Amino acid sequence: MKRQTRQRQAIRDVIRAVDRPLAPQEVLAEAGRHVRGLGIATVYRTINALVEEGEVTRVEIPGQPTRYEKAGLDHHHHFCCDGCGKVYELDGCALRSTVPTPEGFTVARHEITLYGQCLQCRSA
Amino acid sequence: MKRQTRQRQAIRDVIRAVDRPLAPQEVLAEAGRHVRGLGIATVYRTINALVEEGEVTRVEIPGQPTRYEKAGLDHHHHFCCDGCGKVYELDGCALRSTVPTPEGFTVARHEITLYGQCLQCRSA
DNA sequence: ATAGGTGCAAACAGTTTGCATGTAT
DNA sequence: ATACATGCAAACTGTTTGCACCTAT
Repeated sequence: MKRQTRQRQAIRDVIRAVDRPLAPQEVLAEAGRHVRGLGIATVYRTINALVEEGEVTRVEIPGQPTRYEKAGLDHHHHFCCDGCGKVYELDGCALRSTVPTPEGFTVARHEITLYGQCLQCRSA
Repeated sequence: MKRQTRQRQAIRDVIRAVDRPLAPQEVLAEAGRHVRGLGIATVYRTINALVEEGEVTRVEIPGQPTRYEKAGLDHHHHFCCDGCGKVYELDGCALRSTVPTPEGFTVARHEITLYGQCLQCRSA
């Protein structure tokens, strides 16, 4: 990641601008509107570089393609709508302080994903 | 799932016998020792059928192939070792009763995955 | 006998990689 | 000028599917 290019600008900007985690395809669709002929490989390469640099974080939703969001947000988790598949940010962390783990296991991090119906899908 | 076959027996048995969620490849490896020439497609088809029937549940670990375990276990979650990649069962649920979700969202279920080092990997 | 299951290979989606071309520096 | 980035296509993994053959019922 030593050079500044139009494609990297665009990809960075898209992730910075949106307030929900995006899948690579979504990034391609959006950034591709600013850079003609943008390739999916470049999106992956750039996203991975941004993750390395700590500017972007990976959001893994079980059973879904990996998504990415800007780093530095407060610790939080995600809500995945069973209806439309959209992933929303949730504020805070609902994990109890006491987490029962087997003897001698070390917990480094955790993921919590809630599933259900978002407002729109619920009304529909 | 109307017929009883050797391959289905074997696949079912493997999942019933093991006390951790297995990836399809692991099921193939194990069940394949009892049924010569067992194919991965059959494993997938059978597993999916068992999930339909409610005899097996899907365990989705972010960033890992889907795993499967016997259904009917008490509500619990999983621990994924960053070292060896093994997935362990955790007893109980460390989610707080109060889970903050956006207005009007309905939560149907949740997944919690802890990551870290298991005992062996920690000592190594 | 025959509906249903199996194995194989092809097809797919998501992701990574090799390579020739293009470009920021 | 040149090292680094891009785009394309090929390769790879996990999963599904089409189809001819096989088998539990």
